[in-house]
Amino acid sequence: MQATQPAIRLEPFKVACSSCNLRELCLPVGISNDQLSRLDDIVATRRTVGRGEALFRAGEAFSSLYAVRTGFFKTCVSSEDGRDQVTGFQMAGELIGLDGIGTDRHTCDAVALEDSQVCVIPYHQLEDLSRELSDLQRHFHKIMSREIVRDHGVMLLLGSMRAEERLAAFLLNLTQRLRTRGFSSSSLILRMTREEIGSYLGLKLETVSRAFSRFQEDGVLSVKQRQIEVLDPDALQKLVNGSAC
Amino acid sequence: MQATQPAIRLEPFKVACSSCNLRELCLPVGISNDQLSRLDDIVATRRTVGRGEALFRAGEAFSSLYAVRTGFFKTCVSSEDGRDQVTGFQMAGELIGLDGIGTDRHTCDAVALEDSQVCVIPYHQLEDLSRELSDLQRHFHKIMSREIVRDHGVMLLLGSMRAEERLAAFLLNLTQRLRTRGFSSSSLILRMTREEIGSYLGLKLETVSRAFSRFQEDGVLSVKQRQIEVLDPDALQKLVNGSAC
DNA sequence: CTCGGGGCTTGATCCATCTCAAACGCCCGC
DNA sequence: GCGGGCGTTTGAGATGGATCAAGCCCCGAG
Repeated sequence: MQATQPAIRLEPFKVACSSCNLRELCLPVGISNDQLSRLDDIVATRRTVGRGEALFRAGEAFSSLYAVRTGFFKTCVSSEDGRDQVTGFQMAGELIGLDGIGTDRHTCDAVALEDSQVCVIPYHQLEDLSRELSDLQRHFHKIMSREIVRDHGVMLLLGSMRAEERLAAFLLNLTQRLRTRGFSSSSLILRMTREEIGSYLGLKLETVSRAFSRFQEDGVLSVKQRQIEVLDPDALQKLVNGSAC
Repeated sequence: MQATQPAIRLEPFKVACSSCNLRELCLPVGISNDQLSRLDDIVATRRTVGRGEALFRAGEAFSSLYAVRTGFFKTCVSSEDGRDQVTGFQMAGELIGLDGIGTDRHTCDAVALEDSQVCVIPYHQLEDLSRELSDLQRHFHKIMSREIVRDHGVMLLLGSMRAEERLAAFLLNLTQRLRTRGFSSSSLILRMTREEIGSYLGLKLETVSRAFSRFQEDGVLSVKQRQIEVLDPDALQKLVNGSAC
């Protein structure tokens, strides 16, 4: 069970939330400039995680949260018998590691899908600081709450949607998050394999592949391996809204 | 879309976390006695919710969390097109309403499955107090984190288990929570319909019913409508662990 | 440039679960 | 005590997605 954990690369250069171009997405949202410098003090290091490497693994002691600075991650849980389930994909500005707070151990693996960099946020310092800065406290609670709401959305998807509806919902969610980050919402490059998408959506990779092919036949998408063009976003939206029933 | 909301019954009698027999399960876990009295001050009211009534509905303004004192609830989300998904069942000592923090509106319905009573915890007061009491802060964060972890477990179930495995996992989870509350872990009365179980597990009610029948044939359960006896908990555990594959 | 392998696509078949349908039983109100 | 209705059980048949299998594509290593 010994995970092959590559040497951890820490970068103790000064990084600053106050100058980060993700500050409107990340933990600092809604926090005034003078408070921001207090947050800067505790977010002192970055860590680089190469493609395929784990940021952390289930069972490891929990000490920090991580904010994705660049790159792309997946998180996945596995049961004793080896079933595993991708629980989410995280991109720039999103927070990873909230699962560890409850038991002081991580309960899932976080793996980089491309070379990535995260800001390390020592959790106990964040706790201390958020007792002083009510804006920070409030925003942190909102982040956790939204994670719960997001998870409920995934449950709805897994519990009641059909394969193509799931894929449509997944693609709309991705493009929407990319748009928030200033990227095109019609052209995207998938960072994950068909198998990882399938695991997230509760489908087998062949089913995911067939759904992509179907969308392409129907003129909804153009699919070239991992390069996706969304030609008809409304069609995706209609699928999700179930108007195809 | 006007939900038929019965008159809200508030009971401004003094209730006290410090004397509540759920205090080892609920929000006060790990909080010293003098701190507990501060919590008592903000948890000033209870609310009674009759069977079938909603504690809150998606879209309503969020102002308080609720701790179940007696009774049993379900929470469910629904998509625009009327699909809906039970996201959880809550029993005594469990907290409802965390979903509302993120957007200041509830995102799901919480409905009592039997006549129930909850403690009302005004959220902003809880925020204020948890800036003063680090034990309270810490425990509140743990509760939210555990909710996230629980949701991940449900995703694993929905994404990768078969019908009988899902039902086995569900029953084990229920009996385990009942045991924590001092009830028998082998004899239980389901508070929810087959359809609600099915919605939670991503199955149709007929499939749930068949799985119950199968468990009965196999001598794993005795099923008389909603009265369940667990005859062979190990068999359930083996199913969940996938040894039947 | 060539080779090798992981990732992807596509086809054929199978099977778990859904769907549709009928009947039963328990509870509650009259 | 009786009737009605919701919740449940059970059966038969339909089907969406899984499984098994083959071949292709693309990219990186040598």
